[in-house]
Amino acid sequence: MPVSTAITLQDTLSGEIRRLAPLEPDQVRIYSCGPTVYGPVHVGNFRSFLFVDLLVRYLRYRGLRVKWVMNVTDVDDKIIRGAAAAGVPIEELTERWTNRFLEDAEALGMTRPDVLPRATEHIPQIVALIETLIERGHAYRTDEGSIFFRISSWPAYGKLARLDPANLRVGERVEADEYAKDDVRDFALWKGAKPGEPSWSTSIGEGRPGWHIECSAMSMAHLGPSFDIHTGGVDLIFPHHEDEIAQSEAATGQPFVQTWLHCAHLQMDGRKMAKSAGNIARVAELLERGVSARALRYALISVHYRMALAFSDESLAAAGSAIERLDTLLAALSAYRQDVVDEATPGGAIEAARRAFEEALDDDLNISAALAGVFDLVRELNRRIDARALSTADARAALDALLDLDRVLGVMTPPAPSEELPDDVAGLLERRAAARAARDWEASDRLRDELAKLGIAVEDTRDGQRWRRSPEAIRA
RNA sequence: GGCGACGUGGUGAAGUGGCUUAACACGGAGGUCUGCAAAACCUCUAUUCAGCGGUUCGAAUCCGCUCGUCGCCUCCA
Repeated sequence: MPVSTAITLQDTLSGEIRRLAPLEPDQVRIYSCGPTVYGPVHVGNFRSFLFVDLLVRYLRYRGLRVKWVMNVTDVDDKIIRGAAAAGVPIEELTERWTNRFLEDAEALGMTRPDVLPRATEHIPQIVALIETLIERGHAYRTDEGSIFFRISSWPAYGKLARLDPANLRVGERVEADEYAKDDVRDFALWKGAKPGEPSWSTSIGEGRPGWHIECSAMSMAHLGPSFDIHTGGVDLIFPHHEDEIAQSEAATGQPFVQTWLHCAHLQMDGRKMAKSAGNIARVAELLERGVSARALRYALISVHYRMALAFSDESLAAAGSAIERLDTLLAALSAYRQDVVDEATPGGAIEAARRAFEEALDDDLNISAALAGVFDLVRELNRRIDARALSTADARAALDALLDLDRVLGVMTPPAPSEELPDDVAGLLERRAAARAARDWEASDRLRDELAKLGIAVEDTRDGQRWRRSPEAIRA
């Protein structure tokens, strides 16, 4: 029997908000539609990946085991065109952009998925799935060797997207004569080989997989015919996920996915961020401009996943300031020394924050409310630091608690131990402390400027001088 | 044309029937502390939740209509 967790999520298919009850106890299986590696992934794409990252981190924080699979689409029309245009082999193009994707993901603190399957490495599974669909009468072959899924054979088609198949506005931009189909709404499972295109010689003929089939084949290969959560951007609801459900359930006769999670679009200048619209921002370019990766991450995760999120220079700057507030507190807690008896009260504040944080995230990943809980604690701790109403041990416990919550958020910077400082910085800090002891303000200020140039911000407090790495510039 | 989501302060945004004359963050104004600076803290910054009607003892929260914005129906995270 599935064991129900405290975590609730809204399923796109049913529209219901339900408790997560993993099919296998203590093992949540998640599949996410990942990038098509024909070019750089933009930050809108990353929003949909980071919302899953947040989910995965939270499930693990809650003690659940998670298997997270994210596909990499490495064969499709755009890749073929892109490679041809660049005059390079397809593998070279996809390798380059897969690596770039992984670098960007790492910079953003995205948890590495447990499996990153590639379509080209799953041709046998794709072929087997298509064979089953043909056997069961859900797919048919055309004269030029392509194979299509017959939508009329699947009555539930359209349920996820809440679309009536009869009302689909088909054919507007479909190259109707590219592949002959019985019904224009039928979608390709397998595309017959064409000159100049990559193809595989298989039992179902010479050709390459269609787009939707790879996700069915790879999710089932790595997670089984039924699994817990499938994610993507709202733009994938139709046709991609609709088609996945049809072909998967038609082939296995089993329910494909327990819970569908879809992330709303990132908006820039009031419209969906999309390459075709030309309003995109890329991770590497933002970082080159001096945007902090953590600020970018914060900006992308700090709004509920089902709400459209406005992305702008202002949102990045606000995110940067919020993160600086967190880092400043961590540094202050780390430097804090006060010889008083441990108080029970900070423990209460910490526990209250943790409760608020968990209750919020349990509620369909209400990240805004969870962050409010964190910042309530931040204010309380700052108050106590000002009032010297913490013991050294209390400060240590508060620091640990914040870093523990950050296992989910991934936006804080743990204060670096002094021994990790380069010698020149450590020397400057020592000289400045000495100058201050001697009340030599001129030397003290000069040393502060020098440290600033090395990226170290120094502040003077009752605990002596306190340093932290300078906040990365939000804009160059 | 069909389907859906959303509309809360200067900005982002939580709250979906009474605890809220509305959390939290960013920004702004004033103050405290400080050699200076920075940080932090304190006070202020929406009698109001797109508009209009209705239901209710009571609504930002439920219902209806209107207006507006965005998305999907086509490659797309």
